[in-house]
Amino acid sequence: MDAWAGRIGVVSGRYHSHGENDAPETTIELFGRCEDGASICLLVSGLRPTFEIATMGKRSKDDPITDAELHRIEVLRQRSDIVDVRGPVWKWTDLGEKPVWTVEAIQPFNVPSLRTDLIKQSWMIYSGDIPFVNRLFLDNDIGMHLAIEGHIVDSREWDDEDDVHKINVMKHGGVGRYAVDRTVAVTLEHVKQSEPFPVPWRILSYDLETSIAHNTILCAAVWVEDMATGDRRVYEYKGAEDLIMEQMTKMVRNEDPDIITGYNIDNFDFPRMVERMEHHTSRKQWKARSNLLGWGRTPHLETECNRSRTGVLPRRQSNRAWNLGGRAIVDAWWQARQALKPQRETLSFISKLLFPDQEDMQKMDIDASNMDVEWANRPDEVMEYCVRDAALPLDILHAIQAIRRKEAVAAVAKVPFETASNGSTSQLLDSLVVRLADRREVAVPLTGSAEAKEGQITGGYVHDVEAGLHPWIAVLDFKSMYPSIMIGHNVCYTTRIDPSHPEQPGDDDEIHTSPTEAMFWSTSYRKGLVPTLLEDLMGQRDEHKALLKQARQDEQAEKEEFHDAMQYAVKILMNSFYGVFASGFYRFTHKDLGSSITAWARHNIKAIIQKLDEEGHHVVYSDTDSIFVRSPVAEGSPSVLREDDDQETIDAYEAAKQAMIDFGLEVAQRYSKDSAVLEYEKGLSVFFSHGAKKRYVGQVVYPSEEMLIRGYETQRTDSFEYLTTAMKQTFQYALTDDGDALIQHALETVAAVKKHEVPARRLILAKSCKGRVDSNGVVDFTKDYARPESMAQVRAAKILIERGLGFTPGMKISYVVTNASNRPMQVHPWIESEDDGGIPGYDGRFYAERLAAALGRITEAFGWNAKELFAGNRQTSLFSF
DNA sequence: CTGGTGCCCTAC
DNA sequence: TTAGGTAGGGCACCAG
Repeated sequence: MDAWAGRIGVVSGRYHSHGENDAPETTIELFGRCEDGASICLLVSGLRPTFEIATMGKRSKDDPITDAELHRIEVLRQRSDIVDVRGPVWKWTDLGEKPVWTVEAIQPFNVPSLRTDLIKQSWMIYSGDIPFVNRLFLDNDIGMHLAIEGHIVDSREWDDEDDVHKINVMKHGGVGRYAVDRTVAVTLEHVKQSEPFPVPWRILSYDLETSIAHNTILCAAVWVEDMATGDRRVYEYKGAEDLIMEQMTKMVRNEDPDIITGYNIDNFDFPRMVERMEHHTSRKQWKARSNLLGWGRTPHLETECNRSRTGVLPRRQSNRAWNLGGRAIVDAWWQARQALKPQRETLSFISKLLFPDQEDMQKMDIDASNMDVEWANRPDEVMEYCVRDAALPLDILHAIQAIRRKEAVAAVAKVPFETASNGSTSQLLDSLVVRLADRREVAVPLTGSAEAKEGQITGGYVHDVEAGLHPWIAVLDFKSMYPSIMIGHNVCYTTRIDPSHPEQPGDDDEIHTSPTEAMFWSTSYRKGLVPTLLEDLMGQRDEHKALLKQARQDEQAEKEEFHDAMQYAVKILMNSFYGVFASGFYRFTHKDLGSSITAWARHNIKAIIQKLDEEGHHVVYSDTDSIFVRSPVAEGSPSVLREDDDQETIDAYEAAKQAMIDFGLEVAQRYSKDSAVLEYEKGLSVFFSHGAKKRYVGQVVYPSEEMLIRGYETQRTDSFEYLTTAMKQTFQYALTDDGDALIQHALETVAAVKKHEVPARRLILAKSCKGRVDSNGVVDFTKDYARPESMAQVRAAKILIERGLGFTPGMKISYVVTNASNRPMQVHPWIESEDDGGIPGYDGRFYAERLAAALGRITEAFGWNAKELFAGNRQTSLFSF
C-alpha cells in the first residue's frame, strides 16, 4: 500500500463504529482537502470512547482511596458494557481533589446510557459529554490544519469491479468507498498539528428556480470554484424534476466540494429539495433517495441515509444549520447579514451594496412572483437569471472574506472548519478550555451540571449623559476590559474559593476579593485555566499584529490578509469568554464568575469617574469601559473652524487640540494599573447628545478626522433612508454649531415628506420577521409573537405570502406605511420587481411625524421641538394647547 | 392621553 | 428542547 504524507485542512469529522462487541473498534473519519488540492477522507484508528468517574461529595488528597472504592471499581470492570476501567488519577474538582478513573465504553453511542446508569449508582461523571471526534482534537492537541503520515487505501480513479478497494477501505474502518479523491488510513499518533496554511477549498454555490403553483423545481444552476486558482465552472439543469436532482447529485459527488453555499439555502433551497425528495420517494427507498439528494461524501448506503446527522443526505436538527457528511453548508445570506448588517436582505440589495458598479449583476429581468409564466414563456432568460443568482453567493463570500475568516477562527480555536462556520460560541471555547483542563488535571464537569443561574447578573455601568454640545472631549477606553479583569483577578471556575470547599486560604494567602465578596486564589497559589488561555491569546494577537505590520511593509498581500484574519479571530475569541462564562449553562460556569467580573468593571470605572471629577475634569459620559471627559483647554478656545477664520483662531484651535491630546495621554497613563490598561482612544472637538444613554455623536479630530455616531437612527437598520440622510446632515450642522442651518434643514425635510415630494423608495422601513413554516408551507406566527397582527412586519409578510412571494423566517421584511390614521396602521410590502415597489403611495403625515420626532430630539437643543418641526413654525404651537 | 407591554435593534 | 452576557432607547399597540 502506498505511503502518503501531506498537510490537510479539515472540514468536519464523524465516527464509524465497527468490530464485534468483544473487540469493538471506532474509526474517526476526517474529511477535508489536501494542500495539493485533492479531497481526502482520513480514517483515524486507535481512539477509544472514554469518560471519567469519581465518587460523590467532598474530598481532598488527604482522603486515601478505600478498599470499598476499589471494590466498586472492580464491579464496574466486570460489566459487559464496560471495556475497561483505568486509573485513578487525582484531579481537581469543585469539591476538592479526587481520584478519577477512566471508563472505556464499547462505542461512543453507548456512553449516554452508561453515564445515566453510573449517575444512578452515585458516581460523578466527568468529560462525559465530549463528542467523540472532539476527543481526537483534544487528546492530540490538533486543530483544523493537520500534518499526516499514513497510507492510501483508496483513490477516486481506481476501478473497483471486484470490490477489492471497497473491502480494503472497510478493513481500515471505513463504511465503504468514499466520494473523495483519496482515502488515507492513519493511526492516532500520526495525526499532528501543522502550521496554518490557506486550504485550497472547493466551493459549490447553487440556486433553484421553483414553480409557485406546484412547488416543483423548474431549473437549477451551479457554480464550482477552486479557491486556490479562482477557476470557476458552471452547470445548468432543466427538464424532469427527478432527473435534475439526480444529475445534480452526480455532479456534486464528482466535483466533490468542501463547502456548499447559496443565498438563503438554509431556509429555502435545502428544505425544498428535501421536500421534493420526499415527494418522489418513500422512506424505505434509500437508494432512490441517495440518487436524488445523496450529496454527502460517504457512499450511498442504507445506513448513511438513516443517519440523523452527518450522513449522505442533508439534515438539520430543528432550526440549526444543515449538516452533511464531510461538507460544510454555509448560507451566504446569513454570512452577509452578520458581516454587513444591511438595511435590506434580498440578494439584489446585497449585490448592489457590495458591487455598485456592476449593473448587470443587479438587473431584475425576471418576475419571480410570476415564475410559472416566465418559465413557460422565456425559459432561457429564467436560466440566465438562475445562473447569475448562483454565482453571486461566491462573490459575496469573497467580498466579506467569510471563508478565510471562519478558517482563522477554526485555526485559533483548534476546531474543524464546520464548527467555526456553523457551531456555537461555547463549542469554540470548550475546545480550548477542555484541552487545557486535561493537561492541568482538572476534571471536566458535564454541561448543565452547574447550579442554574437565577435571574440576571448586573452588567456594565452607564453614566448619565448631559444633553447638549460639549467641546474638547477626550475618549478613554479600557483595553479588553473583561478579559483583563479575568486575567488581573485570576477569575476562573478553578480558582473560585468556595466556603464549602476543602481548599481554604490561610492568613498569609493573598487572594482576590471582588466587590460582590466572591473570592479567587491568586496566581501564586494556582493560575486559572481562563487567565492562562486569555494571556496566551493576547500574546498570539500581538504576534499576528506585528507580522501583519511587517507584511504590510513588505507589500506581501497574502501574508497581510492571513495575519489580519488571525488577529481578528483571536480578538473575537477573547471577547467571547466573558459571555460564555457568564451564561447559565456552560460546563465551567458559576454565577459568581460573571457577576464578579462586571462588579470589578463597575468599581474601576466609577472610581476613575469620581477621581477625574474631583480633579475638576468633568466626565460627560461613560459606558461600561469608556470615559468621555472634558479636556482642560484654554478658556474661550474655539472647537469649530470655519473657512474664513483668521490665523489667531486657527492657532487657538490647534492649541486646544494639542491640550486635549496631552491631557488624554496623561490621564491614560496615570489611571492604567497593572493589567487594567486605560488607553487614550480618540479626541473629539465636539460631543453632542440629546440626553439619552447610548446615543451620541462626535467630531473626531484625533487620531483621524471623522464623524462618530452611536445609537441614533443613522445606525439602525430598521430606519428609512430619508431619515438617516436628513439626520446625518443635521449632525453636521450640530457639530459646527450652525443652529440656523440645522433648523432650516430640519423644517425643509419634514415639509417635503409631508407634501409627498419624497420618492417612496427613500421611505422603506424594514424589520426582521420571525415565524415558522410547516411542511405544507403554511407560516405560523403565533409561536413567536404574542400578537402577530399588531406587528407591522408580520402584516406585510402575510401579504407577501398570500401573493406567493415567499417568506423566510428571520429575514427582514421591507414595507411602506400607506395609512397610519387607524390602529393598527396599514402597511404594504415593498416589492423590488414592481414599479415603485408595488405600493399605492405613502402616508406623508406619518413619515413627517416620525421624521419630526427623530430630528426633534436634536433640534430641541436649538429651540425647536418635534411638534414645532411638524407644524413648520413655532408660533402656532405656543397656542395650540 | 397615559402608562404598560412586546418587540427590534443597538452599545458595550 | 438548546445554549455568549446586560443596559438601554424607542416605536407600535392597546387597555383604561
